[in-house]
Amino acid sequence: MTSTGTKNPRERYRAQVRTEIKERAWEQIATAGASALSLNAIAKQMGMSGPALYRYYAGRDELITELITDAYRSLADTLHSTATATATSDADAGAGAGLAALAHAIRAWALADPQRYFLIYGTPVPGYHAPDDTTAISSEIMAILLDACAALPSDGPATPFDRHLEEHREWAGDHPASPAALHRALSFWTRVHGVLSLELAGHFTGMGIDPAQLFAAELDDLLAR
Amino acid sequence: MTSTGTKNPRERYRAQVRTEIKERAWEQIATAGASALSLNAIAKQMGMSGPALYRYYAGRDELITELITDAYRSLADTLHSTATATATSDADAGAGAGLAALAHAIRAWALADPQRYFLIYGTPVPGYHAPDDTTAISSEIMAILLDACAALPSDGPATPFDRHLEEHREWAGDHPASPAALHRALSFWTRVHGVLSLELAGHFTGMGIDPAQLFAAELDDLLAR
DNA sequence: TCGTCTAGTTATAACTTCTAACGAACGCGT
DNA sequence: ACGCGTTCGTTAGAAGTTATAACTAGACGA
Repeated sequence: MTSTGTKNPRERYRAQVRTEIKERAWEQIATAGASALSLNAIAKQMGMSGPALYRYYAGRDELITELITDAYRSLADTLHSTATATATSDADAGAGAGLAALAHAIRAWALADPQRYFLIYGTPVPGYHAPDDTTAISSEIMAILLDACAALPSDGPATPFDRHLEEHREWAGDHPASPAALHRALSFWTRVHGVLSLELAGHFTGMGIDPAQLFAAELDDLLAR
Repeated sequence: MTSTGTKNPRERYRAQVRTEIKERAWEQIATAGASALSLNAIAKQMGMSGPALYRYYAGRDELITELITDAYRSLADTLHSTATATATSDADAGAGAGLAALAHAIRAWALADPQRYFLIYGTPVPGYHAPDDTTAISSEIMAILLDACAALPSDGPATPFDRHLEEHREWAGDHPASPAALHRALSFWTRVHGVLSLELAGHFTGMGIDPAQLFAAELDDLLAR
Protein backbone atom coordinates (compact mmCIF):
# COMPACT_ATOMS: atom_id res chain seq x y z
CA MET A 1 0.00 0.00 0.00
CA THR A 2 2.07 2.87 -1.24
CA SER A 3 -0.28 5.81 -1.80
CA THR A 4 -3.83 5.17 -0.67
CA GLY A 5 -4.44 1.76 0.73
CA THR A 6 -7.42 1.92 3.07
CA LYS A 7 -6.28 4.48 5.60
CA ASN A 8 -8.19 7.73 5.63
CA PRO A 9 -11.72 7.44 7.04
CA ARG A 10 -13.19 9.16 4.01
CA GLU A 11 -12.21 6.30 1.72
CA ARG A 12 -13.14 3.70 4.29
CA TYR A 13 -16.66 5.08 4.48
CA ARG A 14 -16.86 5.40 0.72
CA ALA A 15 -15.83 1.80 0.18
CA GLN A 16 -18.33 0.65 2.79
CA VAL A 17 -21.19 2.51 1.12
CA ARG A 18 -20.18 1.18 -2.29
CA THR A 19 -20.28 -2.41 -1.06
CA GLU A 20 -23.67 -1.86 0.57
CA ILE A 21 -24.98 -0.45 -2.69
CA LYS A 22 -23.77 -3.56 -4.47
CA GLU A 23 -25.38 -5.83 -1.88
CA ARG A 24 -28.74 -4.17 -2.39
CA ALA A 25 -28.22 -4.35 -6.13
CA TRP A 26 -27.60 -8.10 -5.93
CA GLU A 27 -30.78 -8.54 -3.92
CA GLN A 28 -32.81 -6.69 -6.50
CA ILE A 29 -31.20 -8.60 -9.36
CA ALA A 30 -31.77 -11.96 -7.68
CA THR A 31 -35.46 -11.27 -7.16
CA ALA A 32 -36.44 -9.28 -10.24
CA GLY A 33 -33.61 -9.57 -12.73
CA ALA A 34 -30.99 -7.12 -13.84
CA SER A 35 -33.35 -5.13 -16.02
CA ALA A 36 -35.44 -4.24 -12.99
CA LEU A 37 -32.50 -2.81 -11.05
CA SER A 38 -33.36 0.68 -9.82
CA LEU A 39 -30.75 3.05 -8.46
CA ASN A 40 -33.50 5.14 -6.93
CA ALA A 41 -34.91 2.20 -5.03
CA ILE A 42 -31.47 1.29 -3.74
CA ALA A 43 -30.88 4.83 -2.52
CA LYS A 44 -34.21 4.95 -0.73
CA GLN A 45 -33.56 1.55 0.85
CA MET A 46 -30.34 2.93 2.24
CA GLY A 47 -32.07 5.99 3.63
CA MET A 48 -30.63 8.49 1.22
CA SER A 49 -32.47 10.34 -1.42
CA GLY A 50 -32.07 9.55 -5.08
CA PRO A 51 -29.17 11.36 -6.67
CA ALA A 52 -26.93 10.89 -3.63
CA LEU A 53 -26.08 7.50 -5.07
CA TYR A 54 -24.43 9.12 -8.05
CA ARG A 55 -21.60 10.20 -5.75
CA TYR A 56 -20.64 6.53 -5.62
CA TYR A 57 -21.48 5.28 -9.09
CA ALA A 58 -21.57 7.44 -12.17
CA GLY A 59 -24.67 5.65 -13.38
CA ARG A 60 -26.51 2.42 -13.89
CA ASP A 61 -24.02 1.12 -16.41
CA GLU A 62 -21.04 1.62 -14.15
CA LEU A 63 -22.75 -0.18 -11.29
CA ILE A 64 -23.77 -3.11 -13.46
CA THR A 65 -20.32 -3.30 -14.96
CA GLU A 66 -18.79 -3.59 -11.52
CA LEU A 67 -21.35 -6.23 -10.58
CA ILE A 68 -20.36 -8.21 -13.66
CA THR A 69 -16.70 -7.93 -12.76
CA ASP A 70 -17.42 -9.05 -9.20
CA ALA A 71 -19.41 -12.00 -10.50
CA TYR A 72 -16.54 -13.03 -12.75
CA ARG A 73 -14.13 -12.67 -9.85
CA SER A 74 -16.35 -14.79 -7.61
CA LEU A 75 -16.60 -17.55 -10.19
CA ALA A 76 -12.87 -17.55 -10.84
CA ASP A 77 -12.10 -17.68 -7.12
CA THR A 78 -14.53 -20.55 -6.65
CA LEU A 79 -12.97 -22.55 -9.45
CA HIS A 80 -9.48 -21.78 -8.24
CA SER A 81 -10.39 -23.10 -4.79
CA THR A 82 -11.83 -26.34 -6.12
CA ALA A 83 -8.88 -26.78 -8.45
CA THR A 84 -6.37 -26.55 -5.62
CA ALA A 85 -8.58 -28.67 -3.37
CA THR A 86 -8.77 -31.52 -5.89
CA ALA A 87 -5.07 -31.18 -6.69
CA THR A 88 -4.40 -31.92 -3.01
CA SER A 89 -6.29 -35.21 -3.09
CA ASP A 90 -4.11 -36.23 -5.96
CA ALA A 91 -4.60 -39.62 -7.47
CA ASP A 92 -7.20 -41.03 -5.13
CA ALA A 93 -9.86 -40.69 -7.79
CA GLY A 94 -9.85 -41.13 -11.53
CA ALA A 95 -8.13 -38.83 -13.96
CA GLY A 96 -11.30 -36.90 -14.61
CA ALA A 97 -11.88 -36.05 -10.97
CA GLY A 98 -10.51 -32.57 -11.48
CA LEU A 99 -12.84 -31.71 -14.32
CA ALA A 100 -15.79 -33.31 -12.57
CA ALA A 101 -15.14 -31.27 -9.45
CA LEU A 102 -14.93 -28.10 -11.52
CA ALA A 103 -18.19 -28.94 -13.26
CA HIS A 104 -20.04 -29.43 -10.01
CA ALA A 105 -18.49 -26.30 -8.55
CA ILE A 106 -19.70 -24.27 -11.51
CA ARG A 107 -23.17 -25.73 -11.21
CA ALA A 108 -23.35 -25.08 -7.48
CA TRP A 109 -22.12 -21.53 -8.00
CA ALA A 110 -24.74 -20.94 -10.68
CA LEU A 111 -27.61 -22.48 -8.72
CA ALA A 112 -26.75 -20.34 -5.71
CA ASP A 113 -27.73 -17.24 -7.69
CA PRO A 114 -29.00 -17.89 -11.21
CA GLN A 115 -29.26 -14.24 -12.11
CA ARG A 116 -25.61 -13.77 -11.20
CA TYR A 117 -24.76 -16.51 -13.70
CA PHE A 118 -26.90 -14.87 -16.36
CA LEU A 119 -25.22 -11.55 -15.70
CA ILE A 120 -22.10 -13.17 -17.11
CA TYR A 121 -23.40 -15.72 -19.60
CA GLY A 122 -26.91 -14.51 -20.31
CA THR A 123 -28.40 -12.22 -22.91
CA PRO A 124 -25.87 -9.63 -24.00
CA VAL A 125 -26.68 -5.99 -24.58
CA PRO A 126 -25.99 -5.38 -28.31
CA GLY A 127 -23.82 -2.33 -27.81
CA TYR A 128 -22.05 -3.37 -24.63
CA HIS A 129 -18.32 -4.01 -24.76
CA ALA A 130 -16.87 -5.92 -21.84
CA PRO A 131 -14.03 -4.16 -20.00
CA ASP A 132 -10.55 -5.61 -20.07
CA ASP A 133 -10.56 -6.98 -16.54
CA THR A 134 -13.49 -9.30 -17.29
CA THR A 135 -11.71 -10.74 -20.30
CA ALA A 136 -8.64 -11.20 -18.13
CA ILE A 137 -10.67 -13.11 -15.56
CA SER A 138 -12.29 -15.11 -18.34
CA SER A 139 -8.92 -16.32 -19.60
CA GLU A 140 -7.97 -17.01 -15.98
CA ILE A 141 -10.96 -19.34 -15.84
CA MET A 142 -9.96 -20.96 -19.12
CA ALA A 143 -6.50 -21.56 -17.69
CA ILE A 144 -8.03 -23.49 -14.79
CA LEU A 145 -10.04 -25.59 -17.19
CA LEU A 146 -6.94 -26.21 -19.31
CA ASP A 147 -5.02 -27.38 -16.27
CA ALA A 148 -7.68 -29.97 -15.56
CA CYS A 149 -7.88 -31.04 -19.20
CA ALA A 150 -4.14 -31.37 -19.57
CA ALA A 151 -4.21 -33.99 -16.79
CA LEU A 152 -6.38 -36.23 -18.92
CA PRO A 153 -5.11 -38.70 -21.48
CA SER A 154 -6.16 -37.94 -25.03
CA ASP A 155 -6.88 -41.10 -26.94
CA GLY A 156 -8.49 -41.12 -30.31
CA PRO A 157 -7.38 -39.52 -33.54
CA ALA A 158 -7.07 -35.79 -33.99
CA THR A 159 -10.25 -34.20 -35.30
CA PRO A 160 -10.37 -31.41 -37.87
CA PHE A 161 -11.13 -29.03 -35.04
CA ASP A 162 -8.01 -30.21 -33.22
CA ARG A 163 -6.00 -29.14 -36.23
CA HIS A 164 -7.83 -25.83 -36.25
CA LEU A 165 -6.93 -25.32 -32.61
CA GLU A 166 -3.31 -26.09 -33.34
CA GLU A 167 -3.14 -22.87 -35.33
CA HIS A 168 -5.48 -20.87 -33.14
CA ARG A 169 -4.38 -21.21 -29.57
CA GLU A 170 -4.00 -17.50 -28.76
CA TRP A 171 -6.76 -17.76 -26.18
CA ALA A 172 -4.78 -20.36 -24.24
CA GLY A 173 -1.99 -17.90 -23.62
CA ASP A 174 1.22 -19.87 -23.19
CA HIS A 175 -0.47 -22.87 -21.62
CA PRO A 176 1.33 -26.05 -22.69
CA ALA A 177 -1.76 -28.09 -23.40
CA SER A 178 -2.23 -30.43 -26.33
CA PRO A 179 -4.77 -29.53 -29.03
CA ALA A 180 -6.93 -32.36 -27.69
CA ALA A 181 -6.83 -30.75 -24.26
CA LEU A 182 -7.76 -27.38 -25.73
CA HIS A 183 -10.62 -29.07 -27.53
CA ARG A 184 -11.84 -30.76 -24.37
CA ALA A 185 -11.69 -27.51 -22.43
CA LEU A 186 -13.82 -25.73 -25.00
CA SER A 187 -16.23 -28.63 -25.15
CA PHE A 188 -16.42 -28.67 -21.38
CA TRP A 189 -17.21 -25.00 -21.30
CA THR A 190 -19.92 -25.13 -23.95
CA ARG A 191 -21.55 -28.31 -22.69
CA VAL A 192 -21.62 -27.25 -19.07
CA HIS A 193 -23.06 -23.93 -20.13
CA GLY A 194 -25.58 -25.58 -22.40
CA VAL A 195 -27.17 -27.70 -19.72
CA LEU A 196 -26.79 -25.12 -17.00
CA SER A 197 -28.23 -22.24 -18.97
CA LEU A 198 -31.33 -24.16 -19.97
CA GLU A 199 -31.76 -25.51 -16.45
CA LEU A 200 -31.47 -22.09 -14.81
CA ALA A 201 -33.83 -20.57 -17.33
CA GLY A 202 -36.41 -23.19 -16.40
CA HIS A 203 -36.58 -24.88 -19.79
CA PHE A 204 -36.56 -28.33 -18.14
CA THR A 205 -39.30 -27.62 -15.64
CA GLY A 206 -42.42 -29.50 -16.58
CA MET A 207 -40.49 -31.96 -18.73
CA GLY A 208 -40.12 -34.44 -15.90
CA ILE A 209 -36.41 -34.99 -16.26
CA ASP A 210 -33.86 -34.28 -13.56
CA PRO A 211 -31.42 -31.60 -14.71
CA ALA A 212 -28.79 -32.90 -12.31
CA GLN A 213 -28.80 -36.28 -14.01
CA LEU A 214 -28.63 -34.71 -17.46
CA PHE A 215 -25.73 -32.63 -16.25
CA ALA A 216 -23.97 -35.69 -14.88
CA ALA A 217 -24.60 -37.58 -18.11
CA GLU A 218 -23.09 -34.82 -20.20
CA LEU A 219 -20.10 -34.71 -17.89
CA ASP A 220 -19.61 -38.48 -18.05
CA ASP A 221 -19.79 -38.43 -21.81
CA LEU A 222 -17.23 -35.66 -22.02
CA LEU A 223 -14.82 -37.49 -19.72
CA ALA A 224 -15.25 -40.81 -21.55
CA ARG A 225 -14.48 -39.41 -24.97
CA MET B 1 -63.88 -19.14 -40.68
CA THR B 2 -67.13 -19.36 -38.82
CA SER B 3 -67.48 -16.15 -36.82
CA THR B 4 -64.70 -13.65 -37.51
CA GLY B 5 -62.05 -14.83 -39.88
CA THR B 6 -60.54 -11.78 -41.49
CA LYS B 7 -63.57 -10.21 -43.06
CA ASN B 8 -64.61 -6.88 -41.60
CA PRO B 9 -62.22 -4.03 -42.42
CA ARG B 10 -62.02 -3.08 -38.74
CA GLU B 11 -60.24 -6.29 -37.86
CA ARG B 12 -58.15 -6.23 -41.02
CA TYR B 13 -56.81 -2.82 -40.09
CA ARG B 14 -56.29 -3.85 -36.50
CA ALA B 15 -54.29 -6.91 -37.51
CA GLN B 16 -52.23 -4.83 -39.88
CA VAL B 17 -51.35 -2.28 -37.21
CA ARG B 18 -50.48 -5.04 -34.75
CA THR B 19 -48.06 -6.62 -37.19
CA GLU B 20 -46.46 -3.24 -37.92
CA ILE B 21 -46.05 -2.67 -34.19
CA LYS B 22 -44.30 -6.02 -33.93
CA GLU B 23 -42.04 -5.24 -36.87
CA ARG B 24 -40.91 -2.02 -35.22
CA ALA B 25 -40.46 -3.88 -31.95
CA TRP B 26 -38.22 -6.45 -33.65
CA GLU B 27 -36.12 -3.68 -35.12
CA GLN B 28 -35.65 -2.09 -31.72
CA ILE B 29 -34.86 -5.42 -30.09
CA ALA B 30 -32.34 -6.35 -32.77
CA THR B 31 -30.44 -3.11 -32.37
CA ALA B 32 -30.68 -2.36 -28.66
CA GLY B 33 -31.95 -5.50 -26.95
CA ALA B 34 -35.31 -6.36 -25.49
CA SER B 35 -34.79 -4.29 -22.35
CA ALA B 36 -34.55 -1.13 -24.46
CA LEU B 37 -37.87 -1.72 -26.17
CA SER B 38 -40.02 1.40 -25.86
CA LEU B 39 -43.72 1.41 -26.64
CA ASN B 40 -43.62 5.18 -26.80
CA ALA B 41 -40.88 5.18 -29.42
CA ILE B 42 -42.77 2.63 -31.50
CA ALA B 43 -45.91 4.75 -31.38
CA LYS B 44 -44.06 7.88 -32.44
CA GLN B 45 -42.32 6.01 -35.25
CA MET B 46 -45.72 5.00 -36.54
CA GLY B 47 -46.98 8.54 -36.35
CA MET B 48 -49.36 8.06 -33.49
CA SER B 49 -49.00 9.51 -30.09
CA GLY B 50 -48.08 7.40 -27.10
CA PRO B 51 -51.09 5.82 -25.48
CA ALA B 52 -52.77 5.01 -28.80
CA LEU B 53 -50.65 1.90 -28.90
CA TYR B 54 -52.40 0.55 -25.84
CA ARG B 55 -55.47 -0.01 -27.99
CA TYR B 56 -53.49 -2.82 -29.66
CA TYR B 57 -51.43 -4.21 -26.81
CA ALA B 58 -52.41 -4.03 -23.16
CA GLY B 59 -48.82 -3.28 -22.20
CA ARG B 60 -45.18 -4.03 -22.64
CA ASP B 61 -45.49 -7.53 -21.23
CA GLU B 62 -48.24 -8.54 -23.61
CA LEU B 63 -46.28 -7.30 -26.62
CA ILE B 64 -43.11 -9.08 -25.56
CA THR B 65 -45.04 -12.25 -24.83
CA GLU B 66 -46.45 -12.23 -28.34
CA LEU B 67 -42.98 -11.58 -29.75
CA ILE B 68 -41.69 -14.60 -27.85
CA THR B 69 -44.50 -16.74 -29.17
CA ASP B 70 -43.82 -15.56 -32.72
CA ALA B 71 -40.13 -16.32 -32.31
CA TYR B 72 -40.93 -19.84 -31.12
CA ARG B 73 -43.31 -20.29 -34.03
CA SER B 74 -40.67 -19.09 -36.47
CA LEU B 75 -38.07 -21.48 -35.11
CA ALA B 76 -40.48 -24.42 -35.15
CA ASP B 77 -41.53 -23.67 -38.72
CA THR B 78 -37.91 -23.42 -39.82
CA LEU B 79 -37.05 -26.76 -38.26
CA HIS B 80 -40.15 -28.36 -39.67
CA SER B 81 -39.18 -27.21 -43.14
CA THR B 82 -35.65 -28.56 -42.91
CA ALA B 83 -36.91 -31.81 -41.43
CA THR B 84 -39.24 -32.43 -44.34
CA ALA B 85 -36.61 -31.26 -46.82
CA THR B 86 -34.02 -33.72 -45.57
CA ALA B 87 -36.61 -36.47 -45.31
CA THR B 88 -37.18 -36.04 -49.06
CA SER B 89 -33.53 -36.66 -49.90
CA ASP B 90 -33.78 -39.88 -47.98
CA ALA B 91 -30.75 -42.09 -47.82
CA ASP B 92 -28.42 -40.17 -50.06
CA ALA B 93 -26.41 -39.03 -47.05
CA GLY B 94 -25.46 -40.67 -43.82
CA ALA B 95 -27.84 -41.47 -41.02
CA GLY B 96 -26.97 -38.28 -39.17
CA ALA B 97 -27.81 -36.02 -42.09
CA GLY B 98 -31.15 -35.16 -40.55
CA LEU B 99 -29.72 -34.03 -37.25
CA ALA B 100 -26.89 -32.17 -38.94
CA ALA B 101 -29.32 -30.31 -41.15
CA LEU B 102 -31.39 -29.37 -38.12
CA ALA B 103 -28.31 -28.14 -36.27
CA HIS B 104 -27.25 -25.90 -39.12
CA ALA B 105 -30.79 -24.65 -39.55
CA ILE B 106 -30.94 -23.68 -35.89
CA ARG B 107 -27.61 -21.92 -36.11
CA ALA B 108 -28.58 -20.03 -39.26
CA TRP B 109 -31.86 -19.03 -37.66
CA ALA B 110 -30.08 -17.79 -34.56
CA LEU B 111 -27.37 -15.89 -36.44
CA ALA B 112 -30.01 -14.16 -38.53
CA ASP B 113 -31.25 -12.36 -35.41
CA PRO B 114 -29.33 -13.13 -32.21
CA GLN B 115 -31.65 -11.14 -30.00
CA ARG B 116 -34.58 -13.16 -31.26
CA TYR B 117 -32.76 -16.30 -30.16
CA PHE B 118 -32.05 -14.78 -26.75
CA LEU B 119 -35.67 -13.79 -26.41
CA ILE B 120 -36.38 -17.52 -26.24
CA TYR B 121 -33.25 -19.00 -24.71
CA GLY B 122 -31.64 -16.01 -23.00
CA THR B 123 -31.82 -14.58 -19.52
CA PRO B 124 -35.23 -15.30 -18.01
CA VAL B 125 -37.20 -12.78 -15.99
CA PRO B 126 -37.49 -14.31 -12.49
CA GLY B 127 -41.23 -13.91 -12.15
CA TYR B 128 -42.19 -14.62 -15.74
CA HIS B 129 -44.21 -17.73 -16.49
CA ALA B 130 -44.29 -18.81 -20.12
CA PRO B 131 -47.78 -19.14 -21.62
CA ASP B 132 -49.06 -22.53 -22.68
CA ASP B 133 -48.65 -22.02 -26.41
CA THR B 134 -44.91 -21.53 -26.09
CA THR B 135 -44.54 -24.79 -24.18
CA ALA B 136 -46.65 -26.45 -26.85
CA ILE B 137 -44.36 -25.15 -29.59
CA SER B 138 -41.36 -26.19 -27.52
CA SER B 139 -42.55 -29.79 -27.39
CA GLU B 140 -43.30 -29.55 -31.08
CA ILE B 141 -39.63 -28.69 -31.59
CA MET B 142 -38.58 -31.57 -29.37
CA ALA B 143 -40.71 -33.89 -31.47
CA ILE B 144 -38.82 -32.85 -34.58
CA LEU B 145 -35.53 -33.52 -32.82
CA LEU B 146 -36.80 -36.88 -31.64
CA ASP B 147 -37.77 -37.85 -35.18
CA ALA B 148 -34.25 -37.17 -36.34
CA CYS B 149 -32.72 -39.00 -33.38
CA ALA B 150 -34.94 -42.04 -33.82
CA ALA B 151 -33.49 -42.46 -37.31
CA LEU B 152 -30.05 -43.02 -35.84
CA PRO B 153 -28.68 -46.36 -34.65
CA SER B 154 -27.94 -46.48 -30.96
CA ASP B 155 -24.86 -48.52 -30.28
CA GLY B 156 -23.20 -48.59 -26.92
CA PRO B 157 -24.57 -49.66 -23.58
CA ALA B 158 -27.38 -47.86 -21.82
CA THR B 159 -26.15 -45.13 -19.49
CA PRO B 160 -27.65 -44.37 -16.07
CA PHE B 161 -29.33 -41.38 -17.63
CA ASP B 162 -30.88 -43.64 -20.27
CA ARG B 163 -32.51 -45.58 -17.45
CA HIS B 164 -33.66 -42.32 -15.89
CA LEU B 165 -35.23 -41.33 -19.19
CA GLU B 166 -37.00 -44.65 -19.43
CA GLU B 167 -39.09 -43.63 -16.44
CA HIS B 168 -39.32 -39.95 -17.30
CA ARG B 169 -40.42 -39.64 -20.86
CA GLU B 170 -43.47 -37.45 -20.32
CA TRP B 171 -41.87 -34.64 -22.27
CA ALA B 172 -41.63 -36.87 -25.35
CA GLY B 173 -45.40 -37.22 -25.49
CA ASP B 174 -46.22 -40.52 -27.15
CA HIS B 175 -43.21 -40.47 -29.40
CA PRO B 176 -41.93 -44.02 -29.92
CA ALA B 177 -38.25 -43.24 -29.48
CA SER B 178 -35.77 -45.38 -27.61
CA PRO B 179 -34.24 -44.02 -24.40
CA ALA B 180 -30.99 -43.63 -26.29
CA ALA B 181 -32.78 -41.47 -28.85
CA LEU B 182 -34.35 -39.39 -26.08
CA HIS B 183 -30.89 -38.98 -24.60
CA ARG B 184 -29.39 -37.92 -27.89
CA ALA B 185 -32.15 -35.39 -28.48
CA LEU B 186 -31.57 -33.78 -25.11
CA SER B 187 -27.83 -33.78 -25.64
CA PHE B 188 -28.30 -32.29 -29.08
CA TRP B 189 -30.43 -29.51 -27.64
CA THR B 190 -28.07 -28.63 -24.82
CA ARG B 191 -24.90 -28.85 -26.88
CA VAL B 192 -26.22 -26.84 -29.78
CA HIS B 193 -27.48 -24.25 -27.33
CA GLY B 194 -24.20 -24.26 -25.43
CA VAL B 195 -22.05 -23.35 -28.40
CA LEU B 196 -24.63 -21.09 -30.00
CA SER B 197 -25.41 -19.11 -26.87
CA LEU B 198 -21.76 -18.37 -26.16
CA GLU B 199 -21.10 -17.54 -29.80
CA LEU B 200 -24.04 -15.15 -30.09
CA ALA B 201 -23.11 -13.48 -26.82
CA GLY B 202 -19.66 -12.82 -28.20
CA HIS B 203 -17.76 -14.94 -25.72
CA PHE B 204 -15.57 -16.36 -28.48
CA THR B 205 -14.65 -13.04 -30.05
CA GLY B 206 -11.05 -12.24 -29.38
CA MET B 207 -10.20 -15.86 -28.65
CA GLY B 208 -9.15 -16.54 -32.21
CA ILE B 209 -11.20 -19.68 -32.71
CA ASP B 210 -13.85 -20.09 -35.35
CA PRO B 211 -17.25 -20.70 -33.71
CA ALA B 212 -18.49 -22.46 -36.83
CA GLN B 213 -15.75 -25.05 -36.53
CA LEU B 214 -16.42 -25.56 -32.84
CA PHE B 215 -20.08 -25.97 -33.66
CA ALA B 216 -19.28 -28.53 -36.34
CA ALA B 217 -16.95 -30.38 -33.98
CA GLU B 218 -19.62 -30.62 -31.31
CA LEU B 219 -22.09 -31.85 -33.87
CA ASP B 220 -19.67 -34.47 -35.22
CA ASP B 221 -18.95 -35.72 -31.74
CA LEU B 222 -22.63 -36.02 -30.96
CA LEU B 223 -23.32 -37.96 -34.15
CA ALA B 224 -20.34 -40.29 -33.63
CA ARG B 225 -21.27 -41.32 -30.11
C1' DT C 1 -79.38 7.78 -41.83
C1' DC C 2 -78.48 6.93 -37.30
C1' DG C 3 -76.41 4.73 -33.39
C1' DT C 4 -72.58 2.25 -31.58
C1' DC C 5 -68.22 0.82 -31.20
C1' DT C 6 -63.42 1.96 -31.90
C1' DA C 7 -59.31 4.53 -32.68
C1' DG C 8 -56.86 8.31 -31.57
C1' DT C 9 -56.29 12.35 -28.89
C1' DT C 10 -54.69 14.99 -24.66
C1' DA C 11 -53.92 15.24 -19.58
C1' DT C 12 -52.09 13.13 -15.66
C1' DA C 13 -49.86 10.14 -12.27
C1' DA C 14 -45.99 7.56 -10.90
C1' DC C 15 -42.12 5.92 -12.13
C1' DT C 16 -37.12 5.96 -13.98
C1' DT C 17 -32.08 8.03 -14.93
C1' DC C 18 -29.31 11.71 -14.50
C1' DT C 19 -27.61 16.92 -14.14
C1' DA C 20 -27.25 21.16 -11.68
C1' DA C 21 -26.91 24.03 -7.87
C1' DC C 22 -26.70 24.58 -3.18
C1' DG C 23 -25.64 23.67 1.89
C1' DA C 24 -23.50 21.30 5.45
C1' DA C 25 -20.28 18.43 7.57
C1' DC C 26 -16.12 16.15 7.87
C1' DG C 27 -11.09 15.90 8.05
C1' DC C 28 -6.66 17.40 6.88
C1' DG C 29 -2.89 20.71 7.23
C1' DT C 30 -1.28 24.58 9.36
C1' DA D 1 -7.32 24.49 17.74
C1' DC D 2 -8.83 26.55 13.84
C1' DG D 3 -9.92 27.46 9.14
C1' DC D 4 -10.33 25.82 4.53
C1' DG D 5 -11.22 22.63 1.07
C1' DT D 6 -12.96 18.34 -0.38
C1' DT D 7 -16.78 15.48 -0.28
C1' DC D 8 -21.38 14.14 0.76
C1' DG D 9 -26.20 14.76 0.71
C1' DT D 10 -29.87 17.59 -0.26
C1' DT D 11 -33.67 19.64 -3.38
C1' DA D 12 -35.05 21.10 -7.98
C1' DG D 13 -35.62 19.94 -12.47
C1' DA D 14 -35.29 18.00 -17.31
C1' DA D 15 -36.27 14.19 -20.26
C1' DG D 16 -37.47 9.85 -20.48
C1' DT D 17 -40.63 5.60 -19.55
C1' DT D 18 -45.31 2.83 -18.62
C1' DA D 19 -49.91 3.18 -18.01
C1' DT D 20 -54.76 5.10 -16.95
C1' DA D 21 -58.63 8.27 -17.56
C1' DA D 22 -61.56 11.13 -20.05
C1' DC D 23 -62.86 12.96 -24.21
C1' DT D 24 -63.44 13.50 -29.43
C1' DA D 25 -63.80 12.18 -34.04
C1' DG D 26 -64.48 8.86 -37.14
C1' DA D 27 -65.90 4.50 -39.45
C1' DC D 28 -68.89 0.53 -39.75
C1' DG D 29 -73.13 -2.01 -39.60
C1' DA D 30 -77.99 -2.26 -39.22
